[in-house]
Amino acid sequence: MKSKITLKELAKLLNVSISTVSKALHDSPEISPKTAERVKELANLHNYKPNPVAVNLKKSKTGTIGVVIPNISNSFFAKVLSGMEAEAQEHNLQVITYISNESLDREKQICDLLTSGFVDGILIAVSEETQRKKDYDHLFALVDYDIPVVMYDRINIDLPADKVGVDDEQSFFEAAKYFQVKGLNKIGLATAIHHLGVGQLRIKGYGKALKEPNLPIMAAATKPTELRKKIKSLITEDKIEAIMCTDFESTIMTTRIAYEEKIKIPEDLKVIGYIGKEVSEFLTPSVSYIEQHPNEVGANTVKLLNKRLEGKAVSGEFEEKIISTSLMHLESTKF
Amino acid sequence: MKSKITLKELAKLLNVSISTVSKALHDSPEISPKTAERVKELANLHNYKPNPVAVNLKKSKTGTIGVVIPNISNSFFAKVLSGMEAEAQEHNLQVITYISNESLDREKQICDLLTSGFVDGILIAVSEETQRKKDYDHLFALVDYDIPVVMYDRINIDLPADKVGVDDEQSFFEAAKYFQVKGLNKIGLATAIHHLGVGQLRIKGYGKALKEPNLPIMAAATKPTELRKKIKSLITEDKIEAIMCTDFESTIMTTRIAYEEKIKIPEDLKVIGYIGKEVSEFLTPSVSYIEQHPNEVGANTVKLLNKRLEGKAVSGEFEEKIISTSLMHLESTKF
DNA sequence: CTGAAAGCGCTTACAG
DNA sequence: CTGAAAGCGCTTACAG
Repeated sequence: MKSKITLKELAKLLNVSISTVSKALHDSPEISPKTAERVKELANLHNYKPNPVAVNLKKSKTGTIGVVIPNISNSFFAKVLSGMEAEAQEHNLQVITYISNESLDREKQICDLLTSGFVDGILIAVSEETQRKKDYDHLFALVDYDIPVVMYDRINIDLPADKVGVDDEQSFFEAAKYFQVKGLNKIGLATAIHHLGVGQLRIKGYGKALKEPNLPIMAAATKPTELRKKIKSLITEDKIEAIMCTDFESTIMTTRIAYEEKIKIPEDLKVIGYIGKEVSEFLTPSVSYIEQHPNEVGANTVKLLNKRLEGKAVSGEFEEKIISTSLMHLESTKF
Repeated sequence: MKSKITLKELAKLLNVSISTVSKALHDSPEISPKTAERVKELANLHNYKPNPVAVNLKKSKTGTIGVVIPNISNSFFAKVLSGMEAEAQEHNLQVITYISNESLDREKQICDLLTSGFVDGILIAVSEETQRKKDYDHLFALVDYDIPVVMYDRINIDLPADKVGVDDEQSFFEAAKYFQVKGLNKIGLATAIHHLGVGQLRIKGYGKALKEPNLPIMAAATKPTELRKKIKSLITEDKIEAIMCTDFESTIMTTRIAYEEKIKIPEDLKVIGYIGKEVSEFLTPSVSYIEQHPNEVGANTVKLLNKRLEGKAVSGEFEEKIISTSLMHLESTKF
C-alpha cells in the first residue's frame, strides 16, 4: 500500500514538532493561528488522515462493534443489519459481522473471539440452537467480561444486558382480534418456530385473543414434511376460515398448500403472515403481513450500545426497548 | 470494561521483563523451557490475550477487510457475505460491512472512509447507480491509493483489480438452449436489470442462443408498472411458450401475472428465474432457477484478497475468477 | 506559543 | 538465556 503520510513526516516537512502538528490539526487553542494554518495546508495537500489503529491504541478502544447474526439470508436480519450499519455510521463506529448460522458451537466460538478485544461492544441475536438448548454460559461470560452487550430480537433470556425487541405478542393478539371483529370463528395458526422465544410470544398473543367459542387450532412442526401435513389438515379438514403464520416458512407453505388444494385465498381462507414486504407483495395472491420495522430494531440496538459506550448509561441498570409492529393489509385479508 | 491483563502486568507478576514474556508466549527458542512454562501458566490463568489493536499497530495493518454491499436484502448478496465471513475466519480477518443501498453518493462516501486506514483491503460490488452513471472515479482513487481491491459479481468495469464473477452469460445461453432442445420456439425474456452489467450478460447469453426462427422477445423495464404491462403482453399477446427472468422482481412478477391471467405454469408457460432457492421452492408452482453459488463467490473473493495481502499475488497482474452457475429444475420447467 | 517526554500495548533487533 | 531499547503512530500533560 502507498505509505500514508504520518504526523512525524508532516512535522519534519514543516520543521515543527510532532506535538505541534497534532495539536494544530485538533484546533488546539495552544497553537498560533499562523502555525495552525501552515500545518493544515500541508496536511490537506498530502491528504493526511490519522492512522485509526494508532488513535485507537492511544484511546484504548477499537472503534468497532461486533454484530452476531444467526442467519443473514433471513431478510429480517439482513434489514436489521442495514439499520445497524446506518446508525453506526452516525457514531463513527465500524460494524464487524459474525454469522452464527444458527449454530451454538459457532456462536460460542464467536463469543470467545469477541473477548480478544476486537470490538468495543457486541450486538447479538442468539442462535436457534442456543435457545433450544438453553445454553447461555458463553453469553454470561461475555457480560462478566464487562464488554457491553445489547441483545436484539431474540431477547427472552434473563441476561443483564440492554435489549431491543419486537412486540411479537401484541402483533398476533391484534391480528387475531382483527379476524374476530370481522366475524370469523375458526382461526388457525401455523408455525415452524414454536421452539423459539419469538415464536412462543406470537403464539401467546394468538392464544390470548382466542377464547370460547374460538378455540386455538394449531399446526406446529419444524420438519417441512410434518408441517405441510398439519397445515393441510387445518385447511382441508378443520376447515379454518383464517390462518396466522408465525414465520416465512409457514406463511409461504400455507399459500402453497392452499393453491394445491384449490382453496381460494382470500375467499375461502384469510392469511396473515410474518414475511417481508418484497416477497409478500409478489405472492399470488399477495399476503398481508406483520411489518416488524427491522431498520428501527437495528438502529435502536446501536443507539443503546452507543449510549453505554459513551458512559451515558447507568452501570448495572438495563434498558429494554420494544418496537411496535404494524399489520399491513394486502389481498389475503380482503373481505 | 474489566481491564484486560497486559504483558507489562504479567511481567511484573513474574519478575521478568516484558520482552521475555512476549517471546515466551511466541514460543521463541531464545527462552528457556522453564521460563516459558512459568509464563504460559500465568498467562493462561489470567486468560491473557494480546491486545489486537497494539499488535496491529506494531505490524502496520488492521486485520480487517471492508466489504461494500449494494443491498443486503438481496438474498444473493446476503449469501455472498456469509461466504466471505466464513472464509475470512479461516484467515483471521474481521469483516467490516458497508452498505451502499445502491447509491453512488453513499458508495463514494464509503470509499473515502476506506482510505482512512480502517481496513487492509476492500471487497466491492458497485451500486446500480454507479453502473448507470458509469462514474468510477472513486474506484480508481481506491486503486491508486494502493489498497488491494477485489470486485465481485458486478465486475464489468475496466478497473485494475482482482475480480470474482458469476457466469451470467453462459447461464442464460444454456437455459435458452434447454428450451430449444425441448422443441420450444417462442422463448421470451423479462428483465428489470437490463441497465446492470449482469443483466446485460444474461440477455446476451439468451440472445446468442436465439437464432431464426427463434427471435428474441423481451420485456424490459425498471418501473414495476411498466414491466408488468410488458410481461403481460408477452404472455397474453405474443403467447410465448417459455420465459426466462433475469432477476427476482421479474421472476416473481411473471408468476404473479400468469396467475392473474389464468395462464398455467408449466402447462402453458415454462419459467426459469434468477431467484433464491428459499423463495423459489415455495412459490406456486415452484420456479426453476439459476443457482449462482453465492457462498463460492464470497469465499473466492476473500481468497483472492488474502492472496494479495499475503504478498502472493503479482503486483500489476490481476486474476479474474468466474463461478459457474447451475440450472435447477423445479415444477415450472416440467414437460 | 512550542516542544520534549511519557505512554497506549505490543514486537523484535541487539547487547550482555 | 534475559532484558533494555527502539519503534509502530498517535495524544496530551507538562515544562519552558
